Amino acid sequence: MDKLMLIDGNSIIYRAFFAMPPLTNSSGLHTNAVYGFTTMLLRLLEEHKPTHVMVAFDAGKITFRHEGYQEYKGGRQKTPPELSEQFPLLKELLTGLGIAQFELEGYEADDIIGTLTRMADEESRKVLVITGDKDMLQLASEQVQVGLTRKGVTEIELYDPAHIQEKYGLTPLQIIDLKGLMGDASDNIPGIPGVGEKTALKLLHQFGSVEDVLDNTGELKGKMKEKIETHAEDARMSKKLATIYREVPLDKTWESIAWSGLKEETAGPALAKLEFKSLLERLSFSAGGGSGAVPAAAEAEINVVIIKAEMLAELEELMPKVEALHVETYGENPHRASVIGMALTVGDTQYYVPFELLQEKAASPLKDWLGNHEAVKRGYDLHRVDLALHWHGIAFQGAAFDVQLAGYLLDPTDSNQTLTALAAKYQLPSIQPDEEIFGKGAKYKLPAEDVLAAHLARKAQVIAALIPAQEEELERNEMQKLFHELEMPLSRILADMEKQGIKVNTDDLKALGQEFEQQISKLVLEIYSIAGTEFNINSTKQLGEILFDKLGLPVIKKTKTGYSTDAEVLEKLAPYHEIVQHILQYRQLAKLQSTYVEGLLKEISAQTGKVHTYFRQTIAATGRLSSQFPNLQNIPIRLEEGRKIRKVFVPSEEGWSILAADYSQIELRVLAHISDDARLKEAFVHDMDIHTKTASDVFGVPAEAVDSDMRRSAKAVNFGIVYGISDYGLSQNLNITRKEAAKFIDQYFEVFQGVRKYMDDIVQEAKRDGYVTTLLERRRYLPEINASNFNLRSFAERTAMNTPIQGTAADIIKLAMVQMDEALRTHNLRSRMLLQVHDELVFEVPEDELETMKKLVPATMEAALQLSVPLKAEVSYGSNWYEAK
DNA sequence: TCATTCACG
DNA sequence: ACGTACGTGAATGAG
Repeated sequence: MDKLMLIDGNSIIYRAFFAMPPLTNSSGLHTNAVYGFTTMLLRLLEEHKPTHVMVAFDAGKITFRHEGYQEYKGGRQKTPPELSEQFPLLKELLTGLGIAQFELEGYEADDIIGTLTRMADEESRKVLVITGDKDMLQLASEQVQVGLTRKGVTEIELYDPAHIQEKYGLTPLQIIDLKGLMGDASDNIPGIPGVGEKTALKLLHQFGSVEDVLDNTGELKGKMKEKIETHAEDARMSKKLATIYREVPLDKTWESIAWSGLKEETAGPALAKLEFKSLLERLSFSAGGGSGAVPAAAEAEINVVIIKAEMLAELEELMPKVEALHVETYGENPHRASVIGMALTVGDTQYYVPFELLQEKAASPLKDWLGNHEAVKRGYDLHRVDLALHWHGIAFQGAAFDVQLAGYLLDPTDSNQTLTALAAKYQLPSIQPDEEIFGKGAKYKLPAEDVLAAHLARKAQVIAALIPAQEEELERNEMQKLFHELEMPLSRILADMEKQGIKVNTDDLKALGQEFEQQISKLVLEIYSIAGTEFNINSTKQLGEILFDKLGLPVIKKTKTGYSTDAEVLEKLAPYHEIVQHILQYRQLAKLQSTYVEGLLKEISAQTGKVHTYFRQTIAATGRLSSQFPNLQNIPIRLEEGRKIRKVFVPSEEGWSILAADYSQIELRVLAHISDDARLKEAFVHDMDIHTKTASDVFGVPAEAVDSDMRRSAKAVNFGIVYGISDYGLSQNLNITRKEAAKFIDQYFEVFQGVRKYMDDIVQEAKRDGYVTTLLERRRYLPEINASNFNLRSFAERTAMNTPIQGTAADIIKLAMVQMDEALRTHNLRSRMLLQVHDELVFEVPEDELETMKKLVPATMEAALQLSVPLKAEVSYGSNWYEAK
């Protein structure tokens, strides 16, 4: 059956432009948007194999929509010239790819697509519409699916009427009403002021359509009613503007958009002209064009040798030639993961070794190779591989290139760093998603051995092919040092720390749990008795009913599902009713009990009596680590009750100590360095109390005159500065008005002018380049920095301010870890690095090394990277983590 | 699976 | 006019 694909050209190229890093060809022409468009297009062609394809473009500045409303699309930022110049390139390329393009003076791409989908509906043809514009959901029907881009253009979410119903509770046509009510800033469609998506949805669920809302304003009250009545005309007009016109006079036939696959002789030269080498390679086209048609996509042929016991001896000679390996594991927690098997790629041949075979004694050539740190390994998520193999008694050393880690550095916000995604990103032969091979969750099941072998072999093959492409991109981004000299070495260090683990005193932890248990049950009884009924205190829904319906306490804040009952709200309610204080206490203890007592107990290894966390190196967008199974980066410290938990973390050997060292004010020191702000630098050069100093400068009083309240405010401002300040955020934090907060910020910037300049410059830089970097060239793309949506843009701006600071601090402690690992070796020390908590390192140290370590650790941390202000690290130690304070 | 809450830096 | 402070992970309830 025919499958039609209709693409909203303007919408997609715009998205691609902002989602892709700048890219120019040798003649300086920008090509990033065309590249993004093309990769997406090729993927769609491969996935959906359409028989007809068409790309629609807007034509003419004035459309029929302007006739009734002059301001339509007014106030919109002019298309950047870097993008405008790419339209002709895209059109030429589409011609080369054999794809039809429509545009018609006075109409937008939406209208052309709307018309074609109407025709398709009438003729019962299946259509897929591709766009970045949510309004197009109004076209969805039994025949018509709408694919909306997500996260730039890398993901597409398919919508049919059922999915729209599920997500918004609306029919496709009600999408028009939605926009009529809420408007659309990017098209300058007004809607009703003060009505956003939430309110609009509520109104539509209640009434059904814009007209029904306007006819029934009597059922509304207050400000809402007033606003809707005043702006009734705006709503009617907005709805009209948002309605896609589906009667464009098109004299085209379906034949004119038929697509018969890529032809090398036209597609090759078109791609070559734009210098899209990776695409050419992936399609195995030559730049000059060649013979015959090539299918749009193909799963590569694979040549796998399944290794049997009798072949093991022959492998010894093969091992040095291995270009890439893939070890498949199963299980979220790598310390408890099983190992399925291993694939090796050597030239055009792949080898598959079932794990049972690898465990045999006869497999020692293989195991020796795996454990030999001089034999380089290139693979995917080698950190996990190392851990999984370790717990099965197999040593893994010599990781030289990890494509997952490289993928993370090249785009740390891309949460999908699977090989399937990486292969697609680099236009390599596609890898079937693991889910399709193994099934997911409880349905996980190993496929037949030949299927498994082929899947793993394909992975190994793709890893080998990814490496040169990633290496090149790393070089282009000046991230080679970051990757090879920091992140790769760190990956091994983390694995060592995790294998080592940290000892937990189980008895003490259980005893602590009993104490908590007693207090909790007492509180529960009191709460029931005050409430006059038993209910589940953990249920926010039931708690809300008790507090607000039964006891009639004032509603401070709502969530989208009901009443908010978070700590902030409860603090405000405390004066009204004695139950609230009890609930706060209950919450605190219940958290400690479930997460830290019970949660930790579950994670203690029966084998070692320790907890072995898993530090993830490819998650945080800023370059920080994260910690799982258990998370040891959020063990309580702020409140004494919780802090007691730290007493159960003890040295693993008799007579040893826990030693902890943390950076003092590392983020503000980093800010002083990168902003080059004279006053901030001065504060650190003289090692002053930074919050007091800030208060004294901002309030213009001598340091002695700074009282605790002034210092507290200054501290909040300093936090705000690091997070990318906003008056709203600061006002929330300090419980003051937005105006007062704005005044604070103003005063701060008056004094710290270098900081102000940094904040302005970094946002400009992000807008220009589409990304920000840390001191070590770690990079984070901010596709939304030029968004027309205020919230998205503001968020991106704050991120632009925060990421270089938080990210550079992460760079520094990572450097310190690599240097510390080296120092422990060169000094022949038995002390072990156990944990990293963002600005803190935790060690276990034998008695006779305490004096050495007390100096060595802070000295190494302070010397990790030379800044224009000194770094400071403070060290402490004791018989457990609590005492090391 | 999503939303809410809360622990950390 | 808009309505959030930056970055994480775990436990719980509800659908």
